[in-house]
Order: sequence, then structure tokens, then C-alpha cells
Amino acid sequence: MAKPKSAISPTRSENFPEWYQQVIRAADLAENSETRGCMVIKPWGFAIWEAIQRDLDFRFKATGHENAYFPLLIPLAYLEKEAEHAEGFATECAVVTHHRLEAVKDENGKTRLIPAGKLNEPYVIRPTSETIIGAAFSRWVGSYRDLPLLINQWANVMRWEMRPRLFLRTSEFLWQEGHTAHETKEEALEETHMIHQLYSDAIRDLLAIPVIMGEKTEAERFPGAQSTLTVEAMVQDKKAIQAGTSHYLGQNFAKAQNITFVDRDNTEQHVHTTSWGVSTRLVGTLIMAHSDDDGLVLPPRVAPQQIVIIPVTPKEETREAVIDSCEALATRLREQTYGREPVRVHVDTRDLGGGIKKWDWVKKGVPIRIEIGPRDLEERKVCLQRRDQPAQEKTFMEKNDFLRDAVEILDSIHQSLLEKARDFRSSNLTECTDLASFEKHWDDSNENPGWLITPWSGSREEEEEISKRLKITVRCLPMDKQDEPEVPCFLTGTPTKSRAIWGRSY
RNA sequence: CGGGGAGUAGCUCAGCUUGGUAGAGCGCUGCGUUUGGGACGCAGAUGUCGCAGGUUCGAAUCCUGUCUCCCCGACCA
Repeated sequence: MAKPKSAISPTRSENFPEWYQQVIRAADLAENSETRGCMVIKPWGFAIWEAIQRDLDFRFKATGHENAYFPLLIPLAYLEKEAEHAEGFATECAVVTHHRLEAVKDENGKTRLIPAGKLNEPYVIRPTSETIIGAAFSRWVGSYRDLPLLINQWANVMRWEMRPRLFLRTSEFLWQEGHTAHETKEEALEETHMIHQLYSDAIRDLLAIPVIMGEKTEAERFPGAQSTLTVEAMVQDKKAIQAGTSHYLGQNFAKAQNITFVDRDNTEQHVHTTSWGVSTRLVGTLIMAHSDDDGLVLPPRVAPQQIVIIPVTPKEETREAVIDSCEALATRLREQTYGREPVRVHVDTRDLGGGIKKWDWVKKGVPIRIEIGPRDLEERKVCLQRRDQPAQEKTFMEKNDFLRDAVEILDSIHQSLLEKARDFRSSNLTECTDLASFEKHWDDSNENPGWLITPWSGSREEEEEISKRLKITVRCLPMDKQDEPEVPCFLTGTPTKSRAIWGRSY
């Protein structure tokens, strides 16, 4: 037999980046727009982001945070206040310099709009909001009684990316940014760790992606931060994606922006701030983590539709009965809940061939497909197909059993995706203790090198040298591997208890 | 931002070297036959040939500029 035809071409092994684009197109998630580097997020893609939003928003509020909203435009002078931060973002800022257009006829009589009304002080379109939120904090905080201040904002930000990719790196993207201010360093650090854990839990429970929790090295830190915590995910080409970050900013921004309070001993102090965020990049991560050569595979918790019921209506005389039965089943299923929300069920009554509909939903990644035809109606059965299994795979089960087990099946799909991702990562994360095999691992003959974990005590300069040379980065210093048995660093030979994870990244 | 490739129907692309004003397959619409399956037949619709200039009697085709996308690199919270 010829090799089975896949719905997506090229396949992952043929051309991973192209496969990624095709999955997005086939699932109708998003498209490139006319605006450089920006994307149009289509309903199916946006619904995934909305599901992520709802869950995270719930978690933020449950841990005492409140939502607020700050301006899109930041006075240039604000961004200049924290030196390291200013330098870090300088090259990727879009700048607003005018506030008016003048309509002018050109030589062909066509109306042209010419920027006019030059601003004395330009605005920067926010690449992140530390500075403008800091300015608000300095007004809002006066006493230790005002602390902690726990704010989150859902917003868009803009970073003028040179090489955009749908969802993974777009010039404009959607995210949430948490900004908090605290009395003490300990409290602020506790906040960053709490959020770090929250992200790790949410990504595991929602997206079925296991992440490694760790700290960034100095070279990889957020500009202006004292420490940056990261959650790192591995996707199917074995590259790393930073899926979320949580920063301890120390008093850097407080000092730059005068965020002070009078403490319990009546002395003026600077607050300790944090910031943390996840973005629409999570959608890209999810696509690359689970999808296969037949298209998108969605973890049930974020699937815009979790169960799609396809009526099979070969004969006109049984058509109505079949559709009624499908609708009735959908209603019963919607009465159930999965992960704090009613089960999302869609009945596909479009007047199209069964095969077309089936493959449509395969490519869109719907976790459960149910088909009901006249025969099943008589036998009170349903035909069950799971997206975590091959597209041809079918199971017939009693309708009542399915009604009883549907939520459980959704959860088992979630679990199987998570386990598969976990197995993939563990078989591509190898220990390495010597420089020779480290260098060999990254040489050109190894097209998709996995991650390496090494004993590490190198300096920033040593890290930057080897990173540049081998086109890799330290993904993180994994939190649970910083007190290991003392062995020589693979690079410097200095005995160390610390371990570092290395990889290629998006 | 550097190197390479590409922009022609919704999608994938042919046509461009040798200028004469547009095609295929898939998709789409309608009708019919099918139908536990991404089927078939017939009929039909759809393009300022990325945009702006220039050369020419005439430009998808030649020239200049510009924008966008893709790949590789540099950069990247």
C-alpha cells in the first residue's frame, strides 16, 4: 500500500516550518494581514485565546489580582527612565510622531493624507507597560497600607519584529501583563514564584503541555529585571519556546519612577515590583506541541468546540429523525461541565458529504467526533472518533454510555496528549557532562537536536561565547536541579551543584 | 537589518526569455447522480496579473521605485 495520505502537506518530517503554516491555514486559525508583521486572528483561533484568557483570568482573580487598563501610547520620556529597560527595547519600538493628517490632492486629483501636527514629545506604542504602569503606581502608593498592589492588564503590545511568524512572533500581539508592587523583596519574590507556578499549572491543565520551570541566566534576563523566571516548553521539532515569564524587578523601576511608600517605621522606602506575562504565543506553542500530519490537535479545555456531532443522513426519510437525535444528544451533553465550563457541542448540519465534514473537523482539531446514522439510531449507538487517535479509528458505543462517559473521555484525551508530550520531551532531554560530546550534539549533521542538561558554572561571557558559536541558548537553570551532587562544569571544570538546560529556540 | 526566493482567480501555480491586453488544477455557485463518507457528471461565476511611475501604438511580460510574504542569518521580554 502507498503511504497513507495525510491532510496536511508537507508533513512535519518533510518541512516543519511550512507544516506549521499549513496547519494554521487548514484549521482557519489566522492569516497574515496587510499590516507588516501583524496577523488577523480568525474566529476559531481567537476562541482558543479566549479560552486561555478565561482560565487565566479566573486564576489571577483567585489569587487577589485585579484587572485595569493603561494607555497604548507611552510618552517617550517614560521609557527612557530605566536605562537597561530603555536599551533593551529601543530597537523594536514603533513611534507616534504626529497627531493629524492633512487631505491634499496630488497631481492626478487623488486625495493624499499627509501627516501634520508634529508632536513636541513623541509617543511610543507600548512594547510592554512597566513604565506607564509604574507612573500610575507612583501616584497610587503612599503608605504600606496601599501594598501589595496587584494589577493585571489584558492588552495588545507592539514590538517591531524583523522576522515575524504567525502566533510565535508577531509585531502586534495580545497578552496579559501583571504588575505588582510590594513592601519587601521577600514578598515580591514570593509573588513571582506564585505566578511562575500558576503559569506552569495552567499550561499543563489547559494546553496539556509540560513545562520546565527555571530561572533565566543574566544574559537572557528581561531588560531591567533582577531575576527572570521562565516556563520552557519543547515542541515537536525539539526547539524550545519560552511560554511565559515572571520577573522580579527589584527596586529598579521604583527608583527610576519614584514609587515610594512610608513604611511601618515611618521611613520612606522604594517598593519592590514584579511583572509577568503570557501571550498569544501560547497558541503557537500549542499548535506545535500536539498537532499531527492531519492538522491541528486541540487539548479539550481550549477547544472552541469539544464535541462535534455529524449526522449521517443517507436516506431522506430518516434524515429528520437522525438530526433530531443529534440535537437531543447535544442538549444533554451541554448540561454537563468540563473544567468549570459547560461542554461545548456543535451539530454539523451543513449539507455536505460526510467525508468532507469529517476531515474539516479533523483539521480543526476537535477532540471528539460523533457520527450518528439511521443504523445507530435503531441500535441506540454512536460512532466515536477521538482526535488523539488515527482519523480512521472508530469505536461504536451505546449512546447512554457515551452520555455518561463523555466528560471522562475528554479528560482522557487531555491526559493522553499531556503524556505524549511528556514522553517526547523526556526522550529528547539528555544529560551531557563533557564539552566534546556537547559540541558534537549541536553540529550540523544533527538537524533537530534535542535539549541537553549540563553541570554549569560558567560566567556570562563564557555563556555568550558558546551560545553564539553553537547557535543555542541556555533555556533556563531548572529550579529543581540547582542543588545536585557537585560535579565539574562541562565547560569550565569548576565543581558545581547547578545544572543548565540548553537548546535551540523560537 | 543583510543574503536568497516569490507576489497572476479563494488556494497551488503556468504564461514573462522572443511585449499584442489571461490560463490550468483544486475550491466556489447551480442542477443532477451519489452518499457510513474527503465521490461523479453537466453548466456557471470570479482577476484594475502586489502597488506606483517609466519606455512603447500597445506591458502580466522590458526598466525604475516601493510594499508584502517565504527561507537563511543577525536581533529577540
